[in-house]
Amino acid sequence: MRLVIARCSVDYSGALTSHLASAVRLLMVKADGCVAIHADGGAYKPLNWMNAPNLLVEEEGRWVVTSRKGETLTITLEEVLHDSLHELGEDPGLNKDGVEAHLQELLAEHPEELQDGLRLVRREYPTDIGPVDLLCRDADGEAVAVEIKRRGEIDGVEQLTRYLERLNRDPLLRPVRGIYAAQVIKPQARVLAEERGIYCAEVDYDALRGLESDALKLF
Amino acid sequence: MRLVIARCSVDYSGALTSHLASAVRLLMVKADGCVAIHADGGAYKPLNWMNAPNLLVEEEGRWVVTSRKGETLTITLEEVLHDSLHELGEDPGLNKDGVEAHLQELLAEHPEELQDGLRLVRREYPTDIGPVDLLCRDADGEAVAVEIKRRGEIDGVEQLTRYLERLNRDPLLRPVRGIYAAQVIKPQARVLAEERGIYCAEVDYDALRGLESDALKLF
DNA sequence: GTGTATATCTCGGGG
DNA sequence: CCCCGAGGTATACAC
Repeated sequence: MRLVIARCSVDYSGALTSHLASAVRLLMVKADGCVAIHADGGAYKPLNWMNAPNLLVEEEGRWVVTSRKGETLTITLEEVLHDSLHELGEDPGLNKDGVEAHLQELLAEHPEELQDGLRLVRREYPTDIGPVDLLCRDADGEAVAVEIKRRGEIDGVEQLTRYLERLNRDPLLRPVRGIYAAQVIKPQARVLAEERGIYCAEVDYDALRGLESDALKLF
Repeated sequence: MRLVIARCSVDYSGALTSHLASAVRLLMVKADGCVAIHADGGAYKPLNWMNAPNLLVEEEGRWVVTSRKGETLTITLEEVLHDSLHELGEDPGLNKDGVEAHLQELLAEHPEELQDGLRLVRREYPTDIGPVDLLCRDADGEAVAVEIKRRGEIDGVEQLTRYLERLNRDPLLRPVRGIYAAQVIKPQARVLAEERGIYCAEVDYDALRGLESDALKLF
């Protein structure tokens, strides 16, 4: 990884065009050839960037980075204040815990936490517009489609509505009702869901994990 | 901006928990107090980060960053290979051209490019669930709501549908029909839109810019 | 502050 | 390759 601190101006042309007026910034060139330009604020987003693979041509006072797709990043250097190269090696990568996939696993094993009598038919039940997170049957044997989100926003209601519309075309499943499950459901999403007869279930991730640990204790 | 290259392992606890095994990485501490950890690949996204504001406590061989919301990032340092501090100053910021806002400006000035006889009533027409990009009247004087996207995907159709549903409650506007405008409209979005009687218009951004330059040439 | 929409989204998975 | 969905999304803007 090469780190350069320089006074520079930058022009990007690709999906859009953009310009950065002259200022001192960090230029980061990584081992895979990608380039990022950072200001001294905002942890996440670079001001400009070019994803690998691309070609960096270093001229006198000017770097030109071009990608396969015809994007161009032009960095005009006025003053280089620091320039260092560092060997980092491969990164073992990030281990995550607590995302939607895990929530789905937990609910697949404990559908009764969503509603009494609910039992799983299958996870990732396919429809022609994508898979439904859980397909279940309720105590009366009727089909229930479950959409699971970490945060219940309006998009998830739309998604579940589209699935329900498709599933209800299937005479073997019909009638299918919906359950929207999330750790937190936003008020507007709840209103829209209930307008459409979709039941909203807020689930407690830690409590579900508790059920798992209790189950493990039995062995 | 402080740049540290170090062999380290990292633990994050907050919205989720994550762990990074020991490796050499870049630690970036910016002027606003935010922290980002980068591997030697991938221009855009840090492996871990903490947005400002937060508190960085530097102990022997360990950094602990805590945020107001109870998030914690713990960096265990095994070996520091580089440590430098740089004065960057304020950044003038990025000027963009060619995003949705600009497309909306151009279409607001040339609604007839969407459909003959269309004229603008107002941009960002407010509804109780958010603003419609353009509200127009057609050649027959009937109301038309226009949703503009750079890329026409299914979300935009849902968004326009929600607006139309609200607008059609207003006796002064009713009946209101919809136009979905984008540089490219994905097949699935087109199918859904047309199912709902929404007209799809693919617009040529460069041609619209051409109209602008032509207009300028008259002066 | 919350809520909503955008993003050069990025990133990963499946066909 | 494209399509789709998730993200500790981040970021900007309106109310």
